[in-house]
Amino acid sequence: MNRPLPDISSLRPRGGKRSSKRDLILNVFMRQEGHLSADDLYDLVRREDAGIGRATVYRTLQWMVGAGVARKVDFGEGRSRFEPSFRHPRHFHFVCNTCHRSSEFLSSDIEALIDEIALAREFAMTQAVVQVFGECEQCRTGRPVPVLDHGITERVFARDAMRIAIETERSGLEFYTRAASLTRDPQGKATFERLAKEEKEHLGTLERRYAELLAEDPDLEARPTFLFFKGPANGLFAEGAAELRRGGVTDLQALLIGIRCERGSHKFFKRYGERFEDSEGKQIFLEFAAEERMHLDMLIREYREQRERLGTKRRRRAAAGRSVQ
Amino acid sequence: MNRPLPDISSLRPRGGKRSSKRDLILNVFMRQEGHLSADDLYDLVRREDAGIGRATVYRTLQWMVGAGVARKVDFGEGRSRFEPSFRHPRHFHFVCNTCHRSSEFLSSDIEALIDEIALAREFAMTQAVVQVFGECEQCRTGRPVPVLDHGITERVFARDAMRIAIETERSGLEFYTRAASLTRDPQGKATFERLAKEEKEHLGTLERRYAELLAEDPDLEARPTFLFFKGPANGLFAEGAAELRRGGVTDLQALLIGIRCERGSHKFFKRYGERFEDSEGKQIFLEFAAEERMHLDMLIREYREQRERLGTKRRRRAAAGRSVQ
DNA sequence: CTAGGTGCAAATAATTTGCAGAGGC
DNA sequence: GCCTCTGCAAATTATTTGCACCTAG
Repeated sequence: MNRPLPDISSLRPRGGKRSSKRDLILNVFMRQEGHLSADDLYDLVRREDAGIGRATVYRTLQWMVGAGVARKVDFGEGRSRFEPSFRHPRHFHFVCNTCHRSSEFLSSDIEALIDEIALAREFAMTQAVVQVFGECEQCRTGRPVPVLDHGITERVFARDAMRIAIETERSGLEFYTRAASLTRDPQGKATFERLAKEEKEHLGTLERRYAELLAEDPDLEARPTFLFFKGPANGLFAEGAAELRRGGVTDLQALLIGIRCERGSHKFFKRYGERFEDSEGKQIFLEFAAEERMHLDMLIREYREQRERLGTKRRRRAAAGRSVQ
Repeated sequence: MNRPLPDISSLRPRGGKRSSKRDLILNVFMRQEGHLSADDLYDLVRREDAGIGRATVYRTLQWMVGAGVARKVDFGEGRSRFEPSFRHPRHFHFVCNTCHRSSEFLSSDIEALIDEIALAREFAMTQAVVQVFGECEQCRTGRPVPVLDHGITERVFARDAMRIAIETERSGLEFYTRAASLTRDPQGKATFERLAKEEKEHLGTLERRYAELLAEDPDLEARPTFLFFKGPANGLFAEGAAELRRGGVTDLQALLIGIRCERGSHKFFKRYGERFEDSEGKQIFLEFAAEERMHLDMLIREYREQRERLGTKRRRRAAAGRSVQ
């Protein structure tokens, strides 16, 4: 797994000078996976160049945090830890009070709420930290908990991305199938049928890819969830499908529901797709976002045309009514 | 404002001895409003008893954290701060990188999500920390921002509690009025009408109290939100009312929707009511929870009776059908 | 009487700073 | 040549510990 590093030269803060020492420290730091303390980093750096002082490491770390390359995290151990900030721009931590190990998770829903609240308070957020303290499964029960450490986070992230994508496709498929069967307008019906067909195809591709991913790591399916997102289950298409199921929806309304759903899912996938470094998960998200974007555009076009047609009909009818009176 | 202190003797951890020094430190600590550093507390304590050593303050602080009386919070200043944990069991912070001041908020929605995720990960959470770093309105724009510091948090909390209660009552009123007009079964109709009447009365009381609260502090209405909760706007009755508005709902379904709504709002109000120390806000929440509980019971009773009646009817009809054949 | 609490001073641990010298621009 | 970085050692800061003594149960 040869991870591409970000362009270091572009990450230099104002007035910083090039320096081989700094570059070395930055380089060693970037190659690490976990949360390093200043001293951990010092030890690692000294292994490659014994002539570097502790103060330089501290100073470089400060500089990296200022430049936005590193993030300072505090697990209440009495010292700070640092992690590269480009990998997962906003992730959260479980911190075990007993074994002091930490485990990461992402929650799109929590992020969205924090954004909303910060906006309401007119606070210019640069970073959000969520730490859940307590006792981990392992410490509480004894032993056998499938790990979710830094080495495999990426794969688990891809798995979760894929699960979310699949669940969303399923909802979408159900939604468009039902919408097609309920729509009387022939052009609208054709649009929904086309979308249903696309969802079905994409669903097949995703399921194949999901199976491939599982084949790479037999324990993958059992590993704990990393990315939490309630969209597929509670919102997006599921909600739209429920609305259709209740019935009493016009063709135009069905289109609007579809637009709302596609917009929601496009937004979600784009957000995560853009935020992550190159990885299987990122790619899945980006592909997905593009597809949803296409659907969205199609629905909007269709909606405009339908409204236009209906408007014409209504105007004609109104004109006819006036002429009769 | 003479705040009642919690029962200190009940907060003693296993094996702890009574000691006048400890009691003094605990007492001084409990009287404070903000986030104290160990040294701040040391200074305050020495003002009342100059013969207390720094180490004792540190040790007592540790003991208090262990006993759950105090909570350690870290704003990344290189030292820990402590706050009484009984006041707001789980609150979150905005931390300004420029002026280093912090401002609190509560979000029932974020709490619920964290609970859910911790459950999914089988993590025994004891505490959750949410910190939003960035730049505050004051530092960014210049000056005039209505404060929300520790002195008035309580009043703002009461205001927000009241706003949420009022919004929920409004939704409830709308829901029950519509449900009554749609329900054909006379007993069911009477139940909904009775509930609508109660919501209306309670709404009046709440609005009067809200006006009284505003009269105490002319700036109160303009102060930033402290307690964020999307329930009243997005969920609870609003959703039920929308469901009714879409129509096609049977009497029995209307009762079920009502039960779901009351259960949701009862849960929310109980949760906050129980969590807070004595205050206007707590009282509002508890009253509200009790009222919702009553409504909930009434709806459940009504639901059981209706189902019974329908079942009887259906059985009778079925029996009639069989006898004809 | 004894386990645990307390003050003082010294120890520890993480991080910062002063200063003389080295190196990039 | 100037300005910034760097290493070293010393300083600073928050917090903990050793130890002799004290006090509640």
